[in-house]
Amino acid sequence: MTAKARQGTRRRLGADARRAQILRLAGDMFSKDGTDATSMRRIATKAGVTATLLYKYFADKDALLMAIGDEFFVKLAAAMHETVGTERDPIARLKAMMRTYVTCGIENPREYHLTFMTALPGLSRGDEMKAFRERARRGKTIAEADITVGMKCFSQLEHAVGDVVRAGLTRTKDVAALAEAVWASGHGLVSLVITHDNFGFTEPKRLVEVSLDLTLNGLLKR
Amino acid sequence: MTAKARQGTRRRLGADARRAQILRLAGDMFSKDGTDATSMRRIATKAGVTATLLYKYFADKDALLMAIGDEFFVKLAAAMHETVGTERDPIARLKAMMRTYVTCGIENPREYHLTFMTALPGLSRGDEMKAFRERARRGKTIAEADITVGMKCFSQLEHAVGDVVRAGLTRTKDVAALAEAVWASGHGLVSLVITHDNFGFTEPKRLVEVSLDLTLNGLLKR
DNA sequence: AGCATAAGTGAACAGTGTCAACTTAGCCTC
DNA sequence: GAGGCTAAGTTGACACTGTTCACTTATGCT
Repeated sequence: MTAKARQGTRRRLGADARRAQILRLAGDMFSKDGTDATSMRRIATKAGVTATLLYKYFADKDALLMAIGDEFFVKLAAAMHETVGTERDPIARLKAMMRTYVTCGIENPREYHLTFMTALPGLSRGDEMKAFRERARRGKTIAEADITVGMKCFSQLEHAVGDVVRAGLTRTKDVAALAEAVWASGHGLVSLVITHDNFGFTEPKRLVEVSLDLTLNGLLKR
Repeated sequence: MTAKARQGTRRRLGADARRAQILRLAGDMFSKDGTDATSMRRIATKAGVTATLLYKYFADKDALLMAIGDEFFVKLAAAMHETVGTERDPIARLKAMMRTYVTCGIENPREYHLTFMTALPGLSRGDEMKAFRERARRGKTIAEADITVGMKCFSQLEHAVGDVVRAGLTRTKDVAALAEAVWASGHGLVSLVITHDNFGFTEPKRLVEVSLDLTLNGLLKR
C-alpha cells in the first residue's frame, strides 16, 4: 500500500470520480477549443489515461458531448429559476427570464452551440420534450427524476408565459405555442450573435434589448 | 483524338465544368448525408476523380462548404425577392417575406444549418456584413459585385422593415436594429425546428404562423 | 512537331473515433 | 497470509479523415 505508489503511476480512481474528472476536463477543453479540436485522445492524455478508457464511461464522443451539454443546461435552468422571484409583474418577470437566457447563452457560446445548435444523432432535445409531454398528457404523475434537464428549462419559460396569458394580457391563449415562439426568438438572437458575431451595426447589448422588447410587445394585445 | 478515348478514362473537363460538377455533387451528397459523412474522398470518387484534385478548386473543405452555402443563399435571396411584389401592404409584405425565409429554411435543413448555423473559421457571415456596412457608411457607391450573397438577403429584409417604419407604424424607428431582431426571431424558429424537430406540441406549420404573428405584432405600436 | 501549361494522379503524413483482446490493481473470502 | 474475482486500465490495431508534395499526362498553341 505504501510501496506501490512508486511506479503506481497507473492510479485507480473510483468510477464516479473518473467519470467526473473526464467530464470536467472535457468540458473545459471543449469550451476553450471547440468540438472538433477536442479529441478523445487529447482528453484522455490530459486525464493521464488512455483514450479507450473514456469508452467505459461514455458510449461514444457524442454521448460525452451530450453529457457536457446537460451540465450547461442545468446551469441555465438554475439561472432562469433565480430570476423568478425578482419580478412581481408577469411581463417584467418573463422579460427578465428571457434576458437571463439570452445573456447566459451569449456568454457561453460553445456550450450553447453544443446544447442547442447541434443535433446529435438520436439524441435530439426534441425527443426529450416529446417524451415528457406524452407522459404529462397521459396524466401520469411526473416524478422529479422524469423531468429531463431540457424540459426543466422550457417548462419554466412556459410557466412564465402562462402567467402573462392568465393575466389576460395576450392576444391569444395558446400558452404552449406562445412559449415556443418566445423561445424561438430568444434562441435566434443568441445563435445569431454567437455564430456571426457582430453581424450588423447594432451592438449586442442593445440588440438584446430591442429584441426582447419586440418579443414581449408581440405577446400583448393592443 | 479518336483513339485516345479507349483508355482515356482520365477524361479532362474544363476547369469551370469540373468545379461546377464538384459543387453540384458535393451539394447533393452533403444535403443527403450531412457535413461529416460527406468526405473529400467520397465526393472525389463520385466525381470519378482523386481527392487531391478537389484542392485545385477549393482551398479546403471549409471553402467547399462555404461555396455550397453561398448557393443556398442565392436561392433564398431569390425566393425572398419574389415575394416583394405579391403584397402591397408593408406589413403583409414583410410577413410574406419572413414566411418565405422560414419555410425555405425548414425545407432545406442541411443547407440552412450549413449557411447560418455553422461558423466557418474566418468566414463568418458577420464579417461579410460588417465589410458591406463599412463601405456603405463611407458613402462609397456600392457596385453590384460588392454585394455579397449574404448581404443581399439581409438588405431585402431590412428594406421591408424600413417600409413598415416609414409608414409610421412602429414603436421605434431604428430600422437596422429592428430588422436584426426580426431576423433573429425567424432564424430562431428555423433552427429550433430543424435541429430539435418537433420539439414541442405545436406542429411546425402552426408554430410558424404563431411566431410570425408574434414578431409582426411586436413591431407595431399599440 | 514540339512545348508550355493546365488537369490530374500516387503515396504519404499525422491525426481521428472506435473496438476486441489483454493486463493489472485492489478488495473479499477462505 | 494466499488466492481469486472483478473493476479499472492498456495495447495495438482498423478503417477512416483532411491535406500536401512530387510527379505524370493530356491538350491547345505556335
